[in-house]
Amino acid sequence: MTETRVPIPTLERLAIYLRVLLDAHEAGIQTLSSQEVEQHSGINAAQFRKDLSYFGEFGKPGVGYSVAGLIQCIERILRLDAEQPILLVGAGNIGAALVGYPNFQAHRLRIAAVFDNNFVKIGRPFGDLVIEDIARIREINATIGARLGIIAVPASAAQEVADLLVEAGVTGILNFAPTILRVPPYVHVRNVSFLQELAVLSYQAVEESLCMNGQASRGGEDAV
Amino acid sequence: MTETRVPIPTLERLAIYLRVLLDAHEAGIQTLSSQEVEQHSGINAAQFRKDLSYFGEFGKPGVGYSVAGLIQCIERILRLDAEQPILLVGAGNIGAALVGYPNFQAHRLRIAAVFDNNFVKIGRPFGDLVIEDIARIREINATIGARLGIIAVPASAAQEVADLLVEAGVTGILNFAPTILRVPPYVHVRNVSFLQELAVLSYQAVEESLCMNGQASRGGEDAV
DNA sequence: ACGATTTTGTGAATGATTTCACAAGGTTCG
DNA sequence: CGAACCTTGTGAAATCATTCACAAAATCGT
Ligand SMILES: NC(=O)c1ccc[n+]([C@@H]2O[C@H](COP(=O)([O-])OP(=O)(O)OC[C@H]3O[C@@H](n4cnc5c(N)ncnc54)[C@H](O)[C@@H]3O)[C@@H](O)[C@H]2O)c1
Ligand SMILES: NC(=O)c1ccc[n+]([C@@H]2O[C@H](COP(=O)([O-])OP(=O)(O)OC[C@H]3O[C@@H](n4cnc5c(N)ncnc54)[C@H](O)[C@@H]3O)[C@@H](O)[C@H]2O)c1
Repeated sequence: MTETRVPIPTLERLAIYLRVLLDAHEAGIQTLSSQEVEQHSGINAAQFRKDLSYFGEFGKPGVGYSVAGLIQCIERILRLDAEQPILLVGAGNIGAALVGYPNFQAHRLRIAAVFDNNFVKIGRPFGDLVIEDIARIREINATIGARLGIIAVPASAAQEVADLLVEAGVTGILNFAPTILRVPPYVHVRNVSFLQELAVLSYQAVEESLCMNGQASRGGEDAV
Repeated sequence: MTETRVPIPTLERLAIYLRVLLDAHEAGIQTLSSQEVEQHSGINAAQFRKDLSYFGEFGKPGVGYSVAGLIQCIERILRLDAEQPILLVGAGNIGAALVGYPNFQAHRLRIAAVFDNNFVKIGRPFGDLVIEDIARIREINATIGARLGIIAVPASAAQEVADLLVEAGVTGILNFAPTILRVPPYVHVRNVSFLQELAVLSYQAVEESLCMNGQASRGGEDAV
């Protein structure tokens, strides 16, 4: 295991392995080989081994991986070994689904506070929490110390909220709004876009070419 | 433009370009260069041009791309030029957020029916729709003819629902449940996993190595 | 009409990720 | 103990994706 930067696809798969391992643990399985992980995850066994090799050596030749041991190691890698508080901004539809989602807990992710700017909503209960005024986000996170934030506000407010999150000390943002956020280089953003996913599926589900070749730039209006 | 299979990253970016173009159209802009698209999307101008080159030639040298024209072309490519009906299974939290989401319409994606297996929910209104019995999905889709489906049920029911969707004629599935679905090779699946996204951010937001090297497979239990 | 300027479309070069393939380590059992 | 058998960890090869760089096409000003 040499000193390289970890590829993002590797990080994404780590979370998948963790789920497979937790399922196996639940089922009382104590050991898994990379081959068996492939069966359950659909991810190539060599890929699994190489992914882990970025972080160390976790298996025993001839045996495989200790399920409990590897769970702990991946949790440590992903910083899910201690509770990870999260700031949620936007107490709307998406926000409601998130605060009520029990699986976060299993990964030690906890929505620690919810913010909105709608005076009708501020102060109301929301899941186990009470909706806070977005204006107090910095002050409140001084206590919580969250490094992760979720943006679940309309696109028009997303950049403004991102700025506030960064100011409050957040360095990782999960963004549900359909916008490109501008953030300092040390802040990481991941976008969730159902529309994008559906658009890709829409193409794949038909898989046939129509808009091929030809006339270009004609389409109701003209360039120039 | 030679006859190659289109890379999935290209399809994903197509949806991003479409959003940028729709915003520009809204703002009354008639023409955009690849350079300007880069500004608005964060995606390299050459990448944009190459992505389009998989489907044909859409720009004019020295000018750029007709916003309206390119919108139409990308919509055709993604099969968003005619209304695309979608079957939603699971009238829970996620389902509720989805049926109430107005942006689908702008992309001609329409949730055409909602299904659940909970007798208390079946028959109730849900957004503009009425919740249908999952048992009737095949029958109902014989009328609708949807090729896209969304799975928003608990993980334990996801595979069963996927089988029903495929049987009903769906060939593209957006899966919110944290499970690997087994489907026939002609069916495409895209998984949405907030937990996975947050896990990646959790790592990136700290970016420091702890679980390095060493002892492997020790962790509360032993392999073997 | 034409040279200066802009911008496309695309091979070729670079870079990143995945897969292969195998030596080395560990286990099982006669 | 040792031979047969697994399974890991990892360089090297193959595949896939991005970026460069430039000829060709379109426009504009004079
Ligand atoms: N609902 C969906 O299915 C869905 C799907 C894809 C993407 N999205 C995106 O997710 C985001 C949230 O969607 P939603 O359906 O939950 O929206 P919503 O309208 O239900 O909720 C948005 C919330 O954000 C709050 N808000 C607005 N401006 C704010 C600000 N400056 N500071 C703090 N709070 C503010 C509003 O008061 C509201 O409570 C949107 O950007 C939407 O485009 C939603
Ligand atoms: N809520 C979140 O924030 C969130 C986040 C990430 C992932 N998810 C995943 O999305 C999925 C849905 O989450 P949710 O919060 O909406 O759950 P939910 O419990 O609110 O809703 C699930 C719905 O599915 C229905 N259902 C169960 N079995 C069914 C079957 N066999 N056929 C048809 N309907 C059936 C239930 O009656 C219920 O109405 C789950 O797999 C969950 O793990 C949710």
